[in-house]
Amino acid sequence: MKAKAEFSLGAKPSTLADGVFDRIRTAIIEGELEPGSKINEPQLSKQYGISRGPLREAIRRLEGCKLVEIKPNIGANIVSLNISQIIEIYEIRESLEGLACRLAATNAIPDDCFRLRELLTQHEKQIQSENGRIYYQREGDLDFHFQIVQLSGNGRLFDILCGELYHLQRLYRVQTASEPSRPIQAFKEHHQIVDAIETNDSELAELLMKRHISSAKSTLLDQLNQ
Amino acid sequence: MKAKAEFSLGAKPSTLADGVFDRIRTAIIEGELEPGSKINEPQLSKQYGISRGPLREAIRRLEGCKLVEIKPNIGANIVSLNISQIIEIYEIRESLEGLACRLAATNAIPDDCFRLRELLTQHEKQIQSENGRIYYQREGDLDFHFQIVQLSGNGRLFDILCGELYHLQRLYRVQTASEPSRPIQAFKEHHQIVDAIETNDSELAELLMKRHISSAKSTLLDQLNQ
DNA sequence: ATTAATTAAATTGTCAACAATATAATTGTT
DNA sequence: AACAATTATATTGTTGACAATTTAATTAAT
Repeated sequence: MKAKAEFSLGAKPSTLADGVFDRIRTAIIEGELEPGSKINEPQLSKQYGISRGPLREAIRRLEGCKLVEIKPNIGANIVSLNISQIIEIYEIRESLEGLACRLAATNAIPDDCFRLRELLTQHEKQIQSENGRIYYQREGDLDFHFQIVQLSGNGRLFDILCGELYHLQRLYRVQTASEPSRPIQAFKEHHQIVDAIETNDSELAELLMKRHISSAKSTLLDQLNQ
Repeated sequence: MKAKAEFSLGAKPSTLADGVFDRIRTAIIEGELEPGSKINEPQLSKQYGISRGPLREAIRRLEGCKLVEIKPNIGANIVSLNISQIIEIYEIRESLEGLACRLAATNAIPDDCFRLRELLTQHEKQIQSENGRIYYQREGDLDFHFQIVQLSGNGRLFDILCGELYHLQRLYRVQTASEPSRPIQAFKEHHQIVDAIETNDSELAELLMKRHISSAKSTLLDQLNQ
């Protein structure tokens, strides 16, 4: 269980638009709102117990985040990605996470590396114990990448990767119900990457991360072509 | 027959929210709305001749694009970047445009290269004739990068670079009234890059583009430190 | 029965009024 | 004069009503 401090102790409820933005956003990311499906304003406003004003503001904000597409006088649809768009994202991730990993290798202090090792130990247990439920391993994979990007120290890089691209890829996975198929191999690669970070070998770290993501992309392509 | 009509220049955004979104967005990008300044809803709604409803939707969409920041019950402010955030963007650009350039080198057909050469010829004239007005050269620089990214064929890469990062950097330039200072050198580097693309040398193209952007970053840092 | 035209219903777009909150101005006290 | 408290003003947040448009349901015509 991860501690997400969304509502701090002061507990000031922000605006209705902000609240419903969060709810719809997670609903999209979790797959609760199906990709491609239409957003019905009267229905949603009733469901969330608010009027259409703040709801529409939330939808507009989602449009800005490219999570929904609005056609004038027609309505908003949850964004839906095809396979070539997923490949595009993999290409970008390969490049950007290579950068993130290089920066992480230069920035990381021993304590950071310790936490990374801890995370990997957790993953190892998951792989061994619940062998069937690979899904969580995949979540773990994202957690790992998440941490690396955080260590990069580049805030905008974090926004692009963790705030956008990861979610979109996750969306596609929900969309197609595809499951990742190489947890053990991925786990080994994660370890290699942490090794490189630990020795501050930024070039190697970048190379390994790029190769790691490239492999994931190839695996996806193989699954589709077969 | 109606397919062309929607995309050609007329293209009236049919909702008020969409129209005012475009207007505010360009106002921000052009520096007409000063970074850090506050958005006054009554004033803007009067200025654009619309009610606050669609105006607020436009502002929310801008929030999603990260061009404004909204604080509950306080209001929206035009985003303002500090120098370290600009550096972050340069880091990302170096990585992503390296990728774009590599893809462009693999995709480009002779006609594409011809257009790139044409663009460079235009720039050369600008540099020679209006030597004082370097600003346009800088715009030209963005034009060049713009075309490269388009040649990459990666739509999302285009969105991130040309739809977000370029604008933000331009915003900072407006913000500080700083002018680029190495048009001739940049021009030479552009030529080298086109050479590499023309011969489909993707590795070299990537390397040169990364170095090109890294140089621009260094120049900016030098300007600031001295 | 299929298709086109027409009508009805539902949905989106816009507005103006009101409530909640924050900012400015005023007053009062030391 | 400086500061705090109070009042007044302005701005933001929210709502419900109405207009414009699209989608559906119904009718008419071949």
